[in-house]
Amino acid sequence: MTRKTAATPKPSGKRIGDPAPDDSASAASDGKAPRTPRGEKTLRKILDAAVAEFGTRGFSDSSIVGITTRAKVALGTFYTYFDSKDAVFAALVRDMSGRVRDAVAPAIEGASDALDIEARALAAYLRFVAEHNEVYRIIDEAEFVDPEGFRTHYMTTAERIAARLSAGAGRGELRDVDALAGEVRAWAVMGINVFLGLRFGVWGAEDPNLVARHANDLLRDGMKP
Amino acid sequence: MTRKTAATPKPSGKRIGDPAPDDSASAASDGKAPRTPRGEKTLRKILDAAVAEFGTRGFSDSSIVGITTRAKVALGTFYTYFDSKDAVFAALVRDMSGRVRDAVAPAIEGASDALDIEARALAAYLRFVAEHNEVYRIIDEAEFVDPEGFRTHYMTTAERIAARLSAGAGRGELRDVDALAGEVRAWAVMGINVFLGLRFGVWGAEDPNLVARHANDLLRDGMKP
DNA sequence: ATGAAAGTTGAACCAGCTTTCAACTTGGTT
DNA sequence: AACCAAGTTGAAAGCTGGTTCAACTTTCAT
Repeated sequence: MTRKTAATPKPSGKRIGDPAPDDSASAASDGKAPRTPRGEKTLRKILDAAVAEFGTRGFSDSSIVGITTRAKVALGTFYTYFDSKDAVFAALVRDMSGRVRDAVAPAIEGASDALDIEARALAAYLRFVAEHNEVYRIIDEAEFVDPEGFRTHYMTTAERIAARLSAGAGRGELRDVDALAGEVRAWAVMGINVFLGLRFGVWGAEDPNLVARHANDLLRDGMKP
Repeated sequence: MTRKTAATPKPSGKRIGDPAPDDSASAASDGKAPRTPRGEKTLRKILDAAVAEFGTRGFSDSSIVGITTRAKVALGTFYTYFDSKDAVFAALVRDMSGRVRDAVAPAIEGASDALDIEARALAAYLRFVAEHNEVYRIIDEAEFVDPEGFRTHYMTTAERIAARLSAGAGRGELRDVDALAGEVRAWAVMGINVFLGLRFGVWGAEDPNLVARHANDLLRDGMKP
């Protein structure tokens, strides 16, 4: 949280090649984006090491030394790219959130209808969390370490689901409902996915397609006889 | 995790009134249960303070000093009843898990059928989390601080839901399904409840009964047109 | 070739924390 | 009124681990 004066962005004329290359793209803290290929490579090493460290040890048992040791760089190098332990974690949360999205997106292509989309999305999500345990833990722990990022992740995910469902309703494939019910639906679907991911992806392994089919039956017809 | 030798239970003859009154009932660590009304009162003060501390600051930002200050007892008193910071937290998780169960149980009495039971359970849960924000955070954070307790909480909760659903199926009020589908259903219902609790209980306030009704529509009829 | 910017290094500092402990107080029993 | 187990106290030990910094190395544009 302490920002030293030396880190001032230097608002004078542009220096290297590009006028404003880094900013939004880089995962580093403000004003700490790498400016050379070497720096970029180091940043990536630190990021990967951080995923491993936080993913296996959890936030509070993780240490900067642990991260830099894994990354095979010196302790101080960490602070070339990040302001604090919290800052890497926040960067990771943003990154992981994107990875989940990118893992699910391609899976829903070629689906026949709205319910098929949800079935494929869930199956893809289950496969993803089974493979990437760490991602799951990092996003979960964000609730306490980076509440902002946590909230953003679930809010945007819910909006994405809501958009899918309402598009399906527009095509007449789902019952149409009002705004609140739409949001309830989206959060319900998300809750189902996350908890089935915990139970059948992280804690135990069950055929993702089978689990997804059962969940989809519920989504399609409910539980009435 | 470090257990000092001085903490030996003193296996000599019983002292006060009862032969074995405490053990399972008390939230204190092994061999540290209070033996007098005075001690019981102090333990309760510490427990309440711990809920407040962990609930507002999260586990790692919480401190024993913070707890004992809130409880208005000296620092050392904490260790009269608990072995460590982790130990209080674990005790709290067990306690909270029970409180959630006890808040929901009475609400489902007098329900007309299986789906009505789920609607009432969800509404009660939403009211409870809206009221007891801290409880929610403590159980969630247990995933990292007390994985054992976390797992137990969700496993037993899922079993309780599964039992309700399968009883409903036995009465012919719900479609009957095989074991895996039954577990999927239970975890799906639990996921819905938890996420709607997060969205509409903790993050924003919406009429619990209305939210529960929308969720129940989904559970009853699915999303098909 | 050279100079300056970018990146790297790790010892040392230090704040904040948990946990211990020996002296002290309380209150019920005899 | 004296005893003693139970409970309370808070100073201080001891650690862990985040953060700083000044010296050093690498890179690269000119």
